[in-house]
Amino acid sequence: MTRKDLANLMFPNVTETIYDLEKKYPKRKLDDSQIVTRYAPSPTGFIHMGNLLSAFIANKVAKDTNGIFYLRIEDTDNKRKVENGISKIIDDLANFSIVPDEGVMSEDSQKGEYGPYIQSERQEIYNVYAKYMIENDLAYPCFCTETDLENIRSNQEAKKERIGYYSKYATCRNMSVDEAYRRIENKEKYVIRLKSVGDFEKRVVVNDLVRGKVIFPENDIDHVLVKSDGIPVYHFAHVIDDHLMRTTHILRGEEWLSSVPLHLQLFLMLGFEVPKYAHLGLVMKIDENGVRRKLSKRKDKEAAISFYHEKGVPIEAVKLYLMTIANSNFEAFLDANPTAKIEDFKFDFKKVSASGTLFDLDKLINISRNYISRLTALEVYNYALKWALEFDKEFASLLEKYKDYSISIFNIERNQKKPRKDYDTFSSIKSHIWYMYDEYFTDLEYNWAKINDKKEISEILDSYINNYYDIEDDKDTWFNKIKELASSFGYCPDMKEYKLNPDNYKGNVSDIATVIRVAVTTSTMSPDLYEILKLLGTDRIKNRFINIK
RNA sequence: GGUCUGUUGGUGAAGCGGUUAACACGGUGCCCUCUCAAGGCAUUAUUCACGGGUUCAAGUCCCGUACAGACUACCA
Repeated sequence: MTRKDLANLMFPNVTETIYDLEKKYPKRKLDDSQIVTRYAPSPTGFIHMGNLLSAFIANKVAKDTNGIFYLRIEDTDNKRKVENGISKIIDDLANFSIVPDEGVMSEDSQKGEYGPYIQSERQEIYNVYAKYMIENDLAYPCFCTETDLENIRSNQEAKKERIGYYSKYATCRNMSVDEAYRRIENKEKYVIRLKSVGDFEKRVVVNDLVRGKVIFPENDIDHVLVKSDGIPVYHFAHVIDDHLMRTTHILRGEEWLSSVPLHLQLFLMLGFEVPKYAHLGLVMKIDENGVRRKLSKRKDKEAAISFYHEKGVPIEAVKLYLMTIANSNFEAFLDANPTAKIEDFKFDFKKVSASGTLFDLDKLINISRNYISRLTALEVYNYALKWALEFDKEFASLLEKYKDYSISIFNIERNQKKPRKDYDTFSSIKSHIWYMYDEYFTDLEYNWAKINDKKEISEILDSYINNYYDIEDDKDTWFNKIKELASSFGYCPDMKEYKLNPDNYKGNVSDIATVIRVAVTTSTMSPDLYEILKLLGTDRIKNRFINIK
């Protein structure tokens, strides 16, 4: 029996060779500066912040260099599969305007010459390499059972030796071809393991784009390459896929860093060119106990991107935030070029933080607030309506019913060099402007301030609406009238004068203005009163005044 | 246990052998002001996890320690 016989027994249907595959998936006709990279999630149907960040960066890098960004689905583990998982991922990405150039485009369509891009459809390809490795003594079948493996492990623990299936502990490594052949013929279960050529005493250097040189012992573990069900493990699939898809840069989470020595060995054994690696820091958070840990999609609501959707954080703001955590110099760039877009900024691997980023919701919200403040009133209206249609139907119907009026509300103090920044998210808008709609102006609780005597309030309001208020007044006239009103009730019309001689007056203009403000909004805080009154109109003002008696 | 990685303020961070240790968010105070928001002005790390060493000079280089994280699966 030869290795070739063994290989044929294991893979009777494989007729292609690795050389055929090389020809079938030729090197891409791109120059060295063009980056080919990918996002390769499992179809769990759920993208969380950390994943989104790496997809975002990968896409950015490809776009920056006029390269290719593709989507590959890694479904070699059935436990991770979820109904419609693929479309959910694609939709989420599309929401952030990340559309792959190539790869999986929808639940049942793929695009590109380097596919298939779903691992479960690449079984024949993996078989070709597995067969090649068996034939060339680069891998071997291993018949160890779970208990065999446990024994090895406990044995190693007892002797305080390194854990793993390697050298003298790799019991199937030196099994004769004849025995292996016989046992496979006997239908014994087996996995295929790498016949590692590494030496733990020797070092390999990994050149990581974000961390620089990282030195590891060589890998000497005979890792499982193909599971007993014939499906490859991640490591094997990664090397084959990324080579055949001619990926130039592998961007992935830090959790993969320590398996690079294995991957390097695989690339070498298979005669593949080694791609460049960039291991991104994990997105972390401080939990309730003050412990810094990986942002978890199960425990942390802010990990789910749907959280931002529900909250009404503009997608553009999330992108800006992602860019600032991807490259910390992005903020400075934006400061220097206020009108610049993310597309104008060039991503730099060297500027990626190697330590895990602590996810900062406050900062994201702040970015969102600033972003919303820069929109036009119409844009705010459209976004707010879109959000409300999904999450607050009642509010949505008011927005639709009073479209122009609503836009005018959003316009208050917006067209000025430094626009008002009331709204941090679209979901927060209603709490700022509810009182502008009569439909909501019921069951009121007035928050009177300094002047809280019913009789005085009533007199002030009567006098104002009967003797002073005119909707046609310009702002100066309007305010002068408030001052006159204040004087007539013994309140100082001028703030400076009041501060000099507070004892000469019952109070000042602001106290009077506050009465009017509370009467129409119930609150002591509001945007520009002049604008509010003007938008409400005389009749509504009157009604609200009467309401108070 | 082993192998890696990381550690600069409340937070994100700049810094790459000589700087007053940037900048942004947040906090605090004051000013402006009809309120709020915004804005303006201040202020918020005598010190870069700790201990040694190299150097005329160290967050910055080296070594130890501590802490945190990742990996150590027939999961990715």
